[in-house]
Amino acid sequence: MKAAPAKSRLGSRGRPEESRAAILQAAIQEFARDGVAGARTDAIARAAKVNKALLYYYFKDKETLYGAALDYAFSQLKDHMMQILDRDLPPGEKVRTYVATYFDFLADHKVNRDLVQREMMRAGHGSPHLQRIAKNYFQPLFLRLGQVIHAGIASGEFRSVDPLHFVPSMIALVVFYFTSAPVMKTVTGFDPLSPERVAERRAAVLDFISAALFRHEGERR
Amino acid sequence: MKAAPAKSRLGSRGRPEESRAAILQAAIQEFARDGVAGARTDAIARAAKVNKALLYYYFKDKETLYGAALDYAFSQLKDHMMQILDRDLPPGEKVRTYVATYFDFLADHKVNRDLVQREMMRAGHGSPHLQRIAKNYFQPLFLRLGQVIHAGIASGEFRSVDPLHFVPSMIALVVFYFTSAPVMKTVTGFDPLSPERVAERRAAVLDFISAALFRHEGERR
DNA sequence: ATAATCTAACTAACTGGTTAATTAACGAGA
DNA sequence: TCTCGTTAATTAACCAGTTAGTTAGATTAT
Repeated sequence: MKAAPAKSRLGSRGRPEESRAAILQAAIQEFARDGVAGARTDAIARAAKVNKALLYYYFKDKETLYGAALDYAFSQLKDHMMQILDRDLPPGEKVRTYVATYFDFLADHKVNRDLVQREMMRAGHGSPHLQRIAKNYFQPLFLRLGQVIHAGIASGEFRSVDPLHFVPSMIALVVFYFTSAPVMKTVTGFDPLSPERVAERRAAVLDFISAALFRHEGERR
Repeated sequence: MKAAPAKSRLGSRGRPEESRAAILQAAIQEFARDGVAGARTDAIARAAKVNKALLYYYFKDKETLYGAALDYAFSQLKDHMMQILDRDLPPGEKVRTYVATYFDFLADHKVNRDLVQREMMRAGHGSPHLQRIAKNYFQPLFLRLGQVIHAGIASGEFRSVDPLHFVPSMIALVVFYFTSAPVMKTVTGFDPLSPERVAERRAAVLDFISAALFRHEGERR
């Protein structure tokens, strides 16, 4: 049953899984806050309450640790969203549920969204993780979403939008609100991240997307 | 008449304005590519073909130089967009022109959009430039855009959207496409930044926004 | 005893920033 | 117009603090 030896990870073999996990979580936090270039390995070690050399015991180098942080964040996001896509729902409901769920996920996972956003920026200037991330996490979601939209168009429920543009547009509406929140707070004086504003935004996004996606009465094609 | 002494900035007083400008432009490039944390002052000096000490002659420190880079990029953007807002156009045309112009500007100014995006991320974790940037550049644009939208609603041309959400949504649709381009290229296999795709996206964004903004026949309110 | 886990102390390279000296444009006086 | 001191512009060399990564040894479960 391997009873947990209380606390004190001191000494050795005091639960390696836990040490590795602590490092990974600390890394996620630091990388999300400061980026790969800005994050400090010393700070990660300190936050994980572990000697810095242990980072290099579990991970080859900073870049590899960053890659592991990305995998954690992206697979968490993918798993969460795939659940929605697996549901048996009509296209319109599925898209709306997807957007709502994605919105809620980002609202609740600041670290995740920061990390993802940071990596998207880095991808533009050559990230060694781009290929892996895109293929493993984004592509599956993107393909499935594309199918849903095509189904909606075929059934006449949707306008004949191009998924290649519509999908990024949906994501943009959700993601960008959080990205721009600090600036918007200064500009407007209101806190865009307060529960009320977030709820409002959720509704606005769904409204915006619905207006752009669903066919209106008397519309051609 | 001060005839330009050909080249050779060597020696001294070989046109200070030019040195300063060279440093600033180099800084903009480097900061856009690598962020504040990732950019190297040595690299900036090298790119500007200037001794590193000269950076500190014209700018207090790295952070100040970064601030100057931000001011350059943001004011360039603001000036460009204000021209549109100053035109005498009906609300619908003005919004569409604004979005199209913004889109074209970002398509043509990769460095600018990278710098802006990076600063938005940084704002979330306390940037010393946030206040200034928000007040000087974003707020004026935001207020003017809000007025245009209110006018469109009042005239019955627009649905009664909330500018506080609609404006960020518009910006999101334009900005995010470029942010996600590298990832989308890997996911889809197509290059989202090819002239044809960019033109397509421009049309898609205008379509998306129009569909969400303009009132449709037989709509309540 | 052995091998996995973990740490204190160290290092080599890098990085932002400084210093002291050098160069040349400018202007005042001879 | 020539000369020379003053001052802005510019640089080579340097420095102290930081940073990713290493090493050699300690700890402990089995």
